[in-house]
Amino acid sequence: MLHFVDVILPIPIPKLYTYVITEAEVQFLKPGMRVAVPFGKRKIFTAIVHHTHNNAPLVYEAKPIYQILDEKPVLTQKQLELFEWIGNYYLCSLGEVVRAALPSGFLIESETVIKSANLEVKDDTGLNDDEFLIIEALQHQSSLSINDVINILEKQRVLPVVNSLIEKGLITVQEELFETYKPKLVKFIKLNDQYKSEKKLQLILEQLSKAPKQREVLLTFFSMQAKEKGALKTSDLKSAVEASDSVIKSLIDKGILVEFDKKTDRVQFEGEVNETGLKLQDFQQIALNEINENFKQHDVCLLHGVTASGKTEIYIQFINQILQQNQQVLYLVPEIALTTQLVERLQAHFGEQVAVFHSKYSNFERMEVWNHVLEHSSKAQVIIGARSSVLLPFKNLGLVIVDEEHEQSYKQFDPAPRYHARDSAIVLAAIFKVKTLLGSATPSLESYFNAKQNKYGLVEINQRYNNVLMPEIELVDLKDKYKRKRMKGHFSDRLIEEIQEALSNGLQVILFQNRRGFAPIVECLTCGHAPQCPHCDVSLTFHRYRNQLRCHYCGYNRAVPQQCDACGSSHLDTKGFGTEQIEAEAKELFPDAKVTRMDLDTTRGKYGYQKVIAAFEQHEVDILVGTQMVTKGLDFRNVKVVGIMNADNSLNFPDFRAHERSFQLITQVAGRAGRTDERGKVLVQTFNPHHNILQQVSQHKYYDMYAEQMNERHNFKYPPIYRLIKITLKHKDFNKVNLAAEWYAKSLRQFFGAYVLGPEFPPVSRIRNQYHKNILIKIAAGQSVKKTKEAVVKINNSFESVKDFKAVRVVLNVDNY
DNA sequence: AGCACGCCGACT
DNA sequence: GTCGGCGTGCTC
Repeated sequence: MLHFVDVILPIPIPKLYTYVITEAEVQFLKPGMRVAVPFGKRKIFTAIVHHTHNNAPLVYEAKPIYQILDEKPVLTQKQLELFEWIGNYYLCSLGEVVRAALPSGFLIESETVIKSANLEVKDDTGLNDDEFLIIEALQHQSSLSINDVINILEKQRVLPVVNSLIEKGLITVQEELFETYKPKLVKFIKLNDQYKSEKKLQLILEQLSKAPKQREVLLTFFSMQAKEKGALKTSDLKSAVEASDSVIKSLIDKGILVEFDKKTDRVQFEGEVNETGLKLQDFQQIALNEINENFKQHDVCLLHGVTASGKTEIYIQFINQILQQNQQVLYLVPEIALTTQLVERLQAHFGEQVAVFHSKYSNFERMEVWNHVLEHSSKAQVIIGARSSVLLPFKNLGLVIVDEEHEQSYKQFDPAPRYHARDSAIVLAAIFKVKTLLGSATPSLESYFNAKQNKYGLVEINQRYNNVLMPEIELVDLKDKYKRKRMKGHFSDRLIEEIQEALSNGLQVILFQNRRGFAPIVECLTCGHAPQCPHCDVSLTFHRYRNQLRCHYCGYNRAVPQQCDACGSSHLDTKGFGTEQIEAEAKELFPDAKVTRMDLDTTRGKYGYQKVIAAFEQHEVDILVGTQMVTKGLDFRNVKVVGIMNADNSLNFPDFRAHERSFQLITQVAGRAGRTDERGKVLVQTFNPHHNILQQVSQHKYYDMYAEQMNERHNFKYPPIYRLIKITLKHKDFNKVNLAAEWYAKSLRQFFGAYVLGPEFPPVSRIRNQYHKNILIKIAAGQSVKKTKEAVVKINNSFESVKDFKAVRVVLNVDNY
């Protein structure tokens, strides 16, 4: 009987591919193992085994697999189940989910290697320049990669040259697979086995009497080895002795000490476990009991606790319970909150059982965490991670915690899979038949709605840790302040007073401005022209620090013009303001204070955030100016004043969630103030102090906001009452997008009628030279989501088979909020 | 997603 | 006349 294997290729193709396998291979292969398979003319890809079977494909002849890459599956059955759910729910291929989940080191691809066909010196006639260069290079090097050839010929398109050389019989090509993962090796040192006995040791020490340094090193070695249970690192010995490396070297040369390599983890915990017993305050204990009570009836429980109510401690209690049952815990946080602050706090309790998974980790580091999770190793009992950590190979999951549940960064927008980590986590927990705990000070409307509908349990905490008062929120009317000339730059007199007082008491200040750069627009005072991005439909943002105009969509930048591009006038002015300008003004207003800025521009790099946050924590900085970043669950002890420079731009954002988001944003920023005994003060500068949302924020009335917003969602048919699918069409030709979008919308309307909105241009209608157009499908409460999606997929397929629209890219985004 | 094949404009 | 641009189609 013939055997076949269906595999998932990590590419956006919606189906599985079938390969022939042998009897032995069918015995060996298990779902979740990786195999290398030939795909296309010559490439070899890594694919994941989906299942094996005996149904020969009818319309093509299956190729054999190239090789098996694993002894044991690297993906679990339950994980594949989750991936399948994600693919179905978010309308993307399994391959796309696999690609997002697996650290790229697992997905090795073949590389084409070029070798000389035989060693005879060739007659150069009949070779063009490029061909000659390659042949010449092969006389010095035994093989070349395609990349080498690109470098030698100094051009991108090299395959025609290579092919012509193959035809002439001068070279051969083959595909080679390279395992990219290299374990990190650390040098360890030990005593040579032959000197293990007391007597021999005595002998060596006598011998070394003429080499006092070596003797000293050896004695240090013994005392260190006695303390360390395991092997001793060479580097540790080196730093312990005050001798040069050569002393250790000569001991090794004499054969007394032996050096050897050992695999180690790239990420290691080196701190101490120091907070074993944790005592919850009464109100926290009550909340914990309530959550446990809720879990008896519900699989998901929403913990709505005001800022600084000590939610983390409650989580820690739950983690403790689960660890005692020898199960894993997944602790999801928004990317941005993954700072040392939180990690250190968890490590203080759980030591090296805590593993962190993070997009800023290197590929190797992520592979190590992956393997630890898969092996249920003691180093991965508590996995704290951002969005993509829901895709890890959990073996024995006991609980999922989603902190800052409302955070929009849980939803992936750009490359598929466009999944929501919170919702996927709930499905993951269901697959393991365990509970999910959602936490937030400002729950998303959909989660709160689910709780109110009794779909989730709900536990609320209205009290802060140590009974600290909620910060006092004052609305400052900018219109009035401008009229009465009480403004200095973008600072009102009230804000200046409060900052001054805080600074003179040695307390810190956070200023929030949801826009980076210096000013969003440079405008000509004569003709009103503002420089635009040549690739996108937006004005360029002025960054004073580099004296540049930058596009925040595509990264395009140019020098600031001296004259207006349109009329040549040199009267240019800036309009609006960003973090950079606030930073500059703050420095001028408070010359004695140390001011620092925290935004995308200042936190590049792996430890970008960490540095800024550590400096602020250590009070090396008095005033921190920042964007969204400053809102994310950071716990600063010394902040007295929080200033929100302009609350209006988030309120007026053209999105149905703008009001909900503004409430969350302001509440979260405000929550950074006064987390210890001193009551915090928050100043919200706005042109609309009577706006309902601002009133609700200032009085800490979450429920009022919820009720009012839900009313609007009802009236305007938005989530969580209705569900949404957004379809975006992209093409570089404006007319083509229009035509395609009309076609698409028309087809959809035949199915869904008035539930189809658009097509409409988004606020920024051109990005990187691609015109965008959106169509929105609303799904009513009673309507089958599954059937709706099936219909969408069907229409999408027929759209893609229209020849004229082949080049139009379609993005399907389910729950695009 | 890659990568080959095939059809049109700007250059040796 | 070719080189190289990109649009189109296929990969078990």
